[in-house]
Amino acid sequence: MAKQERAERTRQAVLLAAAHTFADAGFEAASLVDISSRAGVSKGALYFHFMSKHALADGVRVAAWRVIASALLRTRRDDGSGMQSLLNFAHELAGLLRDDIVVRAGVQLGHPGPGGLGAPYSGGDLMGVTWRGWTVMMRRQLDRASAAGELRPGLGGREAAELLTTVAAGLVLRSWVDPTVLGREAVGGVLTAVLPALVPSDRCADYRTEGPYPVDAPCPA
Amino acid sequence: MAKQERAERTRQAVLLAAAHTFADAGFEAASLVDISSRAGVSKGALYFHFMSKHALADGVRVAAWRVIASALLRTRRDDGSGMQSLLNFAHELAGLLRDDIVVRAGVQLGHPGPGGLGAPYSGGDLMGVTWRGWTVMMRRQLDRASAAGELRPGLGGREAAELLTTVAAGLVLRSWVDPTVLGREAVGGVLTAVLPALVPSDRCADYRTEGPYPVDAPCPA
Amino acid sequence: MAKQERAERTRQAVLLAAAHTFADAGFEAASLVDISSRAGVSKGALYFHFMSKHALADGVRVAAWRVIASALLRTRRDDGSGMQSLLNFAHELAGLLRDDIVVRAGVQLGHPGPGGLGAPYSGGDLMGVTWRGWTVMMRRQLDRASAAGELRPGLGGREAAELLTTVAAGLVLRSWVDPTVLGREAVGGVLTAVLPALVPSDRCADYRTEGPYPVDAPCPA
Amino acid sequence: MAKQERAERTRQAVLLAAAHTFADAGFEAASLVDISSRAGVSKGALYFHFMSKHALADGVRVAAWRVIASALLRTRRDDGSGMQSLLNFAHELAGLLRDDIVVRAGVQLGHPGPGGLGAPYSGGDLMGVTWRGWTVMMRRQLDRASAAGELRPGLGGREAAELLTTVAAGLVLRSWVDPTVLGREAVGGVLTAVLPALVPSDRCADYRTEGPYPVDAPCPA
DNA sequence: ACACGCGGGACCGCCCGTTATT
DNA sequence: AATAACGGGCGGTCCCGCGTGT
Repeated sequence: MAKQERAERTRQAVLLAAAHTFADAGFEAASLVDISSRAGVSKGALYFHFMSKHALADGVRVAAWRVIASALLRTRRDDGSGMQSLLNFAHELAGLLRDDIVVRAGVQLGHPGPGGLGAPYSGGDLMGVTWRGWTVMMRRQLDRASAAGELRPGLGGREAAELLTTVAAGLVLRSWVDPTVLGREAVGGVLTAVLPALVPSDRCADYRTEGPYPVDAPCPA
Repeated sequence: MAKQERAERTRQAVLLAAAHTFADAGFEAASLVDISSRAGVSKGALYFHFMSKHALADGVRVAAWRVIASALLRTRRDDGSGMQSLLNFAHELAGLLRDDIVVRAGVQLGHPGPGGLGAPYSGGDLMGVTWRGWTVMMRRQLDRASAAGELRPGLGGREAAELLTTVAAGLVLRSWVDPTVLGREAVGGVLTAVLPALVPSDRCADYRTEGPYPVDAPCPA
Repeated sequence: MAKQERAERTRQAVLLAAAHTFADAGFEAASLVDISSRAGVSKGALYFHFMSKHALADGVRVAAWRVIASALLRTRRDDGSGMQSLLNFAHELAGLLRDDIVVRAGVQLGHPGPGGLGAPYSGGDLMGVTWRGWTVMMRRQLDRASAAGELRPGLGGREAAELLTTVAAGLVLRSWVDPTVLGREAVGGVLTAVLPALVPSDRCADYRTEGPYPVDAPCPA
Repeated sequence: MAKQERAERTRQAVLLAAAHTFADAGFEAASLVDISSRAGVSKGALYFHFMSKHALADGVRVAAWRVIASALLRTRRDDGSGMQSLLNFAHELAGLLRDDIVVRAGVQLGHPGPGGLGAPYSGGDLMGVTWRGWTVMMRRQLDRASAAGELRPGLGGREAAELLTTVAAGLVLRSWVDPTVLGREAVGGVLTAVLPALVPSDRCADYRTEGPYPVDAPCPA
């Protein structure tokens, strides 16, 4: 039992170190010796927990999705305005992407081409780290807002979800160059700017876009 | 002279092959033997034209920037509405990103972390392939629109430029997973959706967001 | 007691799995995880029974030798013609090499260079799995035949033993490429061909070279 | 040109070092750094000439076959007795296997299972380093001897070829443990012992089995 | 000037044989 | 006897540049 505790601790350390390295250097450029040395374990330990580099990246993605999903569940339990919940969720996501290295790395690994891997290595629900998954998540909230008549006339739930996903993806991509774009004020600014595209222009003042958190959430890792 | 012509042809072939490989595999995963064999030249020839892999990537970025800059100049010569010019330019950029492999690779290489390199290798004006550069480009047009009173009240040129840059970046990032988001209709849809955030709600109908081109520009490569 | 029974069963399973893997892949290429997984035990269990990979190979060799020795004893109890007993023993050995994976692996491991280890790991009587040992075994029978005047004039026991050992080794080596050379008919053919070199040419008909067994012995593994 | 000379020299050095290492340790246990360091070149040079360890082994096999084939051609030009040519060829082969490390390694690599690879990596005529190939080679000479009525009555060319191949294989396998069995006297002894199985017993004295070479051929490598 | 053959090192990911701890 | 962790070293191959033609 005590052994299994240690094993779990080692696994988490490896996952965290991998997230750091992947986020810094991308999947290809990251080396396993960097990860293992940063985690303070041997390469053999790494191989014990993750049989390959791809499996390790997948582990990071799964961990990221777990964090995102819990935030999503919290938002879903919110019984207020659908649109306001969405704005709050956006801030929460931004905070996660800013402060939680696992989430940042997981999202970065979630797409192919530049530094990511694309398909998950082992079958797992990784919806939360793909843009398609983000669209679905957004859509669910937007449909609630649409049913409540919150959406701007002429804007469907689908179009709104696409727009918000695009904005979110844009912030993520820009954050790789300039991390400040995920700051609370910057995110609030973008939300404020895009809000008139989502709700009727005379209702903009009803929503708070500057984020619900008086202070930034500390990094859990 | 004849020699120099051949050299230039070789250089272009290398550049094109490099763009293909970088776009497909990312900077790190791309190998010089892939590039040189795809270009039909030896590795020695490659090294003659570009002193290192980084210099080669930089060459791709410079070439991409040249293409983007020429499109930008064309837009600037447009003497109509600033906002409409911007919408047209957005479509033109999307077409380039969709069809011109050099532009696609250049943009992909333009940011660090996932598949890119970040800083340019040789000091060169690569503004066009950084998000900061995109913001500046957008800003210039938006200031003209703002002076003409086209912008939605309460929206400054800076905020609008940030929003549009974010949307553009979002489309780029999403296109790495799903290239169709850069299609003319998809881009038009996003522009239509975001337009009410940029101009007064009663003026939306004055602008054409579906793109000015009846046919897509052919890929020059 | 029950524990020791289980331990012995595990040991045998490991030995059998090791023989399979060594015979398939050779000593170097065989991996302990293959062996342990094929035996259905953990790597730790493997190290409980055998201190190292070499010790495991040695265990296979000892087991092989035990099987060969029992066949040899059976032959020695034979009170008929020494030469005929030798021919019968040859067939018995061929059957073992063909059907008993432990014997096959043990012989394969018994020489250095290609896939074997050479010297035994722990000092043990492994005579039966070295060619020198085979020569001694053959010699013992041949001396009996020589004393009975069975041998061809001009052929000493030593030369005959060398020749038979060489033929046996040749069959073993060829069997690694083509297992059919150890079939009963093939072995019989070789024995028939070589017999005139061993006994006077007018006595060849007195011996049976096609093997005494109407049916092949089943593989114990 | 000068460069290509150097390249060929490097290639030969690599091949020779590979033969040494493969012969000493077997294919699996041999490491590329051993080979490259023994050849006095870098791993990069090794990779330039042979793209993989298998290709390197194949190179050794091809080189070995070239040496064997030239010896075979020399034998074939011999217009004397077919059986005597065969005996001479046997001695020549033994000398090659004893003194030419490339031949020794090539034969060792020529069969699967213990230390070899089995199938050739690149398509090439490697007949000479497989037992099947040896049988064919023997057969050709034996048919000539058979046509001349040299063979013992009741012995077909096929059976004789099988027997000789088996004896040859046996000497090879035994030589991995005890190299002296390929010495001229030892080979002569075995040939003397097996000769009555090949030719009529009253003709044995017509053949010379002790080998045609007064002195051993020096190692060409 | 332009191009290439050839060779040099330096990793990397994988995985292996082995050992503590329980 | 099983889990967990350790280093080491494997084969692969990559990026780079010297020397040599053309």
